[in-house]
Amino acid sequence: MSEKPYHHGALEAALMDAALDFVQTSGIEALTLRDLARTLGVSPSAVYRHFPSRDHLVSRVSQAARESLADALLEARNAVISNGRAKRRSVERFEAIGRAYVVFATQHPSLFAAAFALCDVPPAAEDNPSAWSVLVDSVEEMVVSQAIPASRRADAPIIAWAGVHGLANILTASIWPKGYAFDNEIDAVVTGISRAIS
Amino acid sequence: MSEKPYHHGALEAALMDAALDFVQTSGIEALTLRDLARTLGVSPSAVYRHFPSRDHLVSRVSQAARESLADALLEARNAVISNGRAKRRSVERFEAIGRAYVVFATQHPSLFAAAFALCDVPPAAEDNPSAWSVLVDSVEEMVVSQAIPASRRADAPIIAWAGVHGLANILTASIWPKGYAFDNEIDAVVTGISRAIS
DNA sequence: CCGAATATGTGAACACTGTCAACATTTATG
DNA sequence: CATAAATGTTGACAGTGTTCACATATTCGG
Repeated sequence: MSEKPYHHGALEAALMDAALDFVQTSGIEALTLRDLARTLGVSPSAVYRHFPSRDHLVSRVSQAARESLADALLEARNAVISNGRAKRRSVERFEAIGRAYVVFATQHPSLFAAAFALCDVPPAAEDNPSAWSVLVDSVEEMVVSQAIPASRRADAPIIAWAGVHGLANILTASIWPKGYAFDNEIDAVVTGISRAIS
Repeated sequence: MSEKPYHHGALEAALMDAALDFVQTSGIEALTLRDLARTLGVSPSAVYRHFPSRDHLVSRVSQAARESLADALLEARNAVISNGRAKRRSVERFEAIGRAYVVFATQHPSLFAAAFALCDVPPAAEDNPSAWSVLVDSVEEMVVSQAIPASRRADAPIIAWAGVHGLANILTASIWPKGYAFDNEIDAVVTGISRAIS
């Protein structure tokens, strides 16, 4: 019943939650330690009991964003219901992952930007499950189902990642060229990738 | 012979030059008005006689970076010497542009990041010649030379841009997945794009 | 169960930043 | 030439990350 306990109890988790909330609405570069502390009713220096610096906090947020992205990809992959053969299903899963990548970026632009914001502090060692591994696994599934030739096993992941990552950046960074309206860039790029790796 | 003339004379140009220099070595987010003024031997508020705010300065730097990129693309395009027919030459030019995009990013990572750093201040209206128009023109050249079907006229530019832009970001943002060494990602992606739009 | 070690939070400071208002000086203009 | 405009300076303000000394709560060995 005490109004203000001296100790918060779970400041670290609360900081991460609040930081993620803030980033989603205002972007990661607008994230401020003092703002964070203010919204949690805590003094600014309290943050330093849980994070050595703002950059470390940002790095953790970035890592959480990458995990959200990877989760979204896995979810999209598993949502594919295909009655066809393994060959067809592997392609449908692959394209679902690609679409989900871009959709995640457009639906959570600030989070996506935060996920790949370069930070001086290196991310934690164990950064799985990563979006990259989801992609690589999907490519491998296509290879074994003979949807794509085995000779593309090495190239396909980077080709696919470059395509969806580039489109995601273009769509979210507000650098779309003037005068070029486009109906469904996502379809164009995803099917383009499929052709590129076939 | 006076040591310190009260008026600098060409502060705006000097500011742009110094800012571009600084960005190339330290990145655009480390750019500081006070640092800039210090290196030019000028008071911080002098900057405000030429730029309404730091964001406007950053926006101008970003624009200059985009122009540098576009110049590099045009140069690479024009450096292609092809004795073959127009068809073959158009493809070679297109791939040269794609390679130059990624090479520019890897050789000037900070400049590339600055070029597409999102800024609140919208860029100036006349933003030509842009990398995008170079790409679109190249695609059109391939269409008229019948190197690619006309039906791909609409899709090809965004497919190509997404591919090279994505690879450029991946290579420069230090987000390359651990354990995946790769010989020539650029070749893989550029030739992949060519297949995708054929 | 108690006292000490440890974990966690506070308050006041420091250097730094972008920005602005008032003032100074140089240049341009009628 | 006088006056207006352009350009630079000084000093301030609020806000930031960070640190240090201190306060309080929790945990743990005896």
